[in-house]
Amino acid sequence: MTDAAAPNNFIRQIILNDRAAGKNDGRVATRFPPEPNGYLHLGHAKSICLNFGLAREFAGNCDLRFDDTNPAKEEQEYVDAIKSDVNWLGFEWNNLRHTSDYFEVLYLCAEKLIRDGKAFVCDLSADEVRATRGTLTEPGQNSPYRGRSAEENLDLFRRMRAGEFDDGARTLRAKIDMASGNINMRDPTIYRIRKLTHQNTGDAWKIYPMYDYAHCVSDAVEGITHSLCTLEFEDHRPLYDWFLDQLDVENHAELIEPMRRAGLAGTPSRPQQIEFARGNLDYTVMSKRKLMALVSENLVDGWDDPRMPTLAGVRRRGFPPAAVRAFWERAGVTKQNSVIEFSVLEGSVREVLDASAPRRMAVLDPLKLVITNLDAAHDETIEFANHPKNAELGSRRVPFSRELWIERDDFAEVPPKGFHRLVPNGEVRLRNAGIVRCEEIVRNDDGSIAEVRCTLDPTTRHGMPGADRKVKGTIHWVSAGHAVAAEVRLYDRLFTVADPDDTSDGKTYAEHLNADSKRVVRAWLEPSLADATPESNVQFERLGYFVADRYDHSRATPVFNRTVTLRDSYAVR
RNA sequence: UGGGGGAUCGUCUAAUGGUAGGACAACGGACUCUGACUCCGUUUAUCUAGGUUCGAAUCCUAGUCCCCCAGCCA
Repeated sequence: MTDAAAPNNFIRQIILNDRAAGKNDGRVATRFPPEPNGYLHLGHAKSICLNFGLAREFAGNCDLRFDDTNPAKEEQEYVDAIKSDVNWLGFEWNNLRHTSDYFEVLYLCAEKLIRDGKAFVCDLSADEVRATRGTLTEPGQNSPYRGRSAEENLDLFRRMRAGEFDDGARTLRAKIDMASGNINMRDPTIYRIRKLTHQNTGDAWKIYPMYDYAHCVSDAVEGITHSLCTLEFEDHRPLYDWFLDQLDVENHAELIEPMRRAGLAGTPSRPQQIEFARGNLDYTVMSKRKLMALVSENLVDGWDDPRMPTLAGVRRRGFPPAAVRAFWERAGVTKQNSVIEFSVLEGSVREVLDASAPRRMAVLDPLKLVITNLDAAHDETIEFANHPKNAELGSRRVPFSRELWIERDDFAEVPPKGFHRLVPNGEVRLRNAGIVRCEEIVRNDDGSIAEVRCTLDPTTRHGMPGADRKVKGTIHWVSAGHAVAAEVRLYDRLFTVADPDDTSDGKTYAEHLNADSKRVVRAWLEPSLADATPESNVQFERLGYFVADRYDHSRATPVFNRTVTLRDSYAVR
């Protein structure tokens, strides 16, 4: 990867300080820990870039770990999609792990907590636990089961594991402080009974650990040094540290014995949790629930709809992975809640594509232009550079003939002020082909324009001395007789308002959907475009960046998606 | 009226007691066989009020506003 040097941020600074202090012997180990319960989106990409980027900068390792402690929500489909998306973004994990790989270790740790009098089996129902938890301003009450002996707790917990009790009948809880101002410390649940088939462990387990318990232990046994997560976990940090303090896995090799047997053992660490702000974008939604709803209610064409902020979506839209990485680098990493303008992302996309995308010509809204002083049989090819600045991208030949397609809005019978294109009796340059003058307008019966008839100034042909003559505008074209028909999908923002989550106007996010976010047109392409490989990016000159659709494009049925328009300083359009 | 965080151009971010800088956006202009790219220029910010200091975005005091937390979700 050729991304610029990593910019500074407070997490990087913490790592720099840790290394200077000799913490973890200077080692840096991070992890990206998604729950496989949905598709990855641009928000996840921030975390991916951060975790993998930091590991790379400090010659450390970054693992991909599926945080799969809740079999009710997790599926193999998501596991596969996540792996594919991380790779697409340009990163390779050190170890691929699942929290469920550590279930035996987690169980051993729980027995240790019980023996140490730090955890107890509670028979309260979920409702009763809620009722005794207290409120934000009032302390909770101790569970009546809090005083059970270690022996009784151990017996009950083993029977929980054995499947003797029904879902919800009992839980294992940490014994901390029901009066804590931090609600996470009020005897939180560590294990619950869930008799479900798990995507990775099948039916081996009847009990499953909770996030707060599993995550810190997983980090520690995996040897993670810096555990990065988002802001809402800030007040979980005391609990994260509490579990690690009680367990001290670094000095209790017996706890990770199951990993050794499974060939997964490394050197445990004492990880540090650091929280950063999520990255939000305007004109979109990023919550898993809402993305799920867009898909299930058929408001979009699936998880990989090019309008979706999912990585599968932006990939299909044609956003290069390097642009996504550059975007998050521009956005920075802080603890401030923020909403980044979509234009910043588009800026990154244009920057990458301007440098790399070959140029082509395509007409999306065709108007026939006939060159009357060219023979009907005229048939030649003109050489075009594929890129205005990068000769390494080579050139191609484009057929040119008497009848062309031009863009309907490149001709105006009554031109608005500042119009630089073709007008009656006016001149315009056909890209690389010479200057034409409009002599005549041919109309349909209803008065609409059927075609414009022009003469080509032969002294201005490409390669001729007169080719340097100045005219106000240059327009693109394709030869009507050679053009390839294509389906072109024009995408725009999915929502009409910057903050679709804002319901203060009484409308839900679904009511802010942009009805015009997808337009499909039949376009004419220069012939070389039929040979584009799926997912290749091109610039349709003067129109924007487009990508050959990952799934639907073929030589026989070309399909292109508009990734982003070109910047356009001609306001009157 | 509990606990935990955060406030810098329109947006995102930098400045670690010493010139408030950058990116995106916007607006001018130059260039141009893409109204693109590139280049030049312009506009716009330290939440408020006090205090410490030669000097404060940064330190202190008091406020204000915003976000998160009461799952057997993560």
